[in-house]
Amino acid sequence: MPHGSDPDCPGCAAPDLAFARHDHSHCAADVLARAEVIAADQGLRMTPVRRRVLEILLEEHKALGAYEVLQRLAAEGFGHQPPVAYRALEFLVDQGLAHRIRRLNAFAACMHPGEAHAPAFLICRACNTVAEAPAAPVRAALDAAAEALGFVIERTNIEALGLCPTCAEAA
Amino acid sequence: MPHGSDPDCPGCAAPDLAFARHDHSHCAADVLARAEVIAADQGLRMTPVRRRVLEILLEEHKALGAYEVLQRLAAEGFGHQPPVAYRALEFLVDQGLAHRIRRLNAFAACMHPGEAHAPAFLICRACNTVAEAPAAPVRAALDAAAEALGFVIERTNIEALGLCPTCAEAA
DNA sequence: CATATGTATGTTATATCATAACATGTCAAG
DNA sequence: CTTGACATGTTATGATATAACATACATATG
Repeated sequence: MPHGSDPDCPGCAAPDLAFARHDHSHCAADVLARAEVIAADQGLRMTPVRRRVLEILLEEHKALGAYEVLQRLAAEGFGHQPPVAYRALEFLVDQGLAHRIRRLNAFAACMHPGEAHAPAFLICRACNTVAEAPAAPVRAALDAAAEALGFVIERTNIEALGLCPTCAEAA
Repeated sequence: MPHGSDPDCPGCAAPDLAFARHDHSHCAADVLARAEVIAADQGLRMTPVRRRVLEILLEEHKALGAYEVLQRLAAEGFGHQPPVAYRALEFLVDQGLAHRIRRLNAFAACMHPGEAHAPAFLICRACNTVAEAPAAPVRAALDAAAEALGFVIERTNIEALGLCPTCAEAA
């Protein structure tokens, strides 16, 4: 099932255009290729479950809950229990190949793995699409605010809820 | 139980000093007073459960899970079921009197209710203290990034995980 | 005062998300 | 070909959250 499959969602008609800013079919292959490299560099293994989970996230091109991922895995002969999905997802997140979207209790493939980045997620409340926005200035501002308090930032979650261009237009 | 009660937490020794940047006992009363006004302005009621939940969050001066809040409520004769806590918390969040910290599945009292603000939360992974950092520049940067994509932001969650000054020093 | 209306509280039950603990399997290095 | 680290899988349970419904309470209006 490709992304953009929700008929009720105006944004799904063309989720890659203005909003996601990239050609999905190209970058999916690209991300998978980089994933192999990144894993190898770390002396870690890009195993079948892990690769498949990343593929699933890339195919859907939206945030998926751990149990949605698990369902797909189970249907394909992998394990049926939650830890199977959670472990693969945790691996991907640790390697910077996927992101956890806490607002949705969900996960999405990273669209720029390997590049140092502190992404901000723009979550459309109408069609649930998630875009990864370049957030270097956001992160810089956050670092400045933290430094003023003497706080040392290790990881960030920057998430915004609102309307994507297509859904905003429809409303 | 006042805040700063975790003996294992160096940050708890003086959580109000450099990190939280405010005198807690003063601001707690202040926040409660403002809460009454804000609720009245909206034609809504600051009922016993709601007030008590806000007080609890202020007393602890840290992020509390819904079930922790519920436990205290139950012990004081309020309802014993999750919706009791969730509803009061939702009310407070909607009124800008509390914030939801998604990274922790928890809630914390807002330290600057009524003021327009898009706070960033600095969460110490060692002592679990949460500080509300002024994040106007962060929010501005985020708005700019969203605007470039045509995305309309309605709400934000900006959370950073790291070490507070006291815990960083201890490490 | 009666009562209609919206708001609030409480309950039961269930849904959803996540992890601990342990057994088995796989792979690459020595 | 064994050892040690990593990976997958299981069972079981824990933690977080909401749906649906019944009751009460406030206040405004006839």
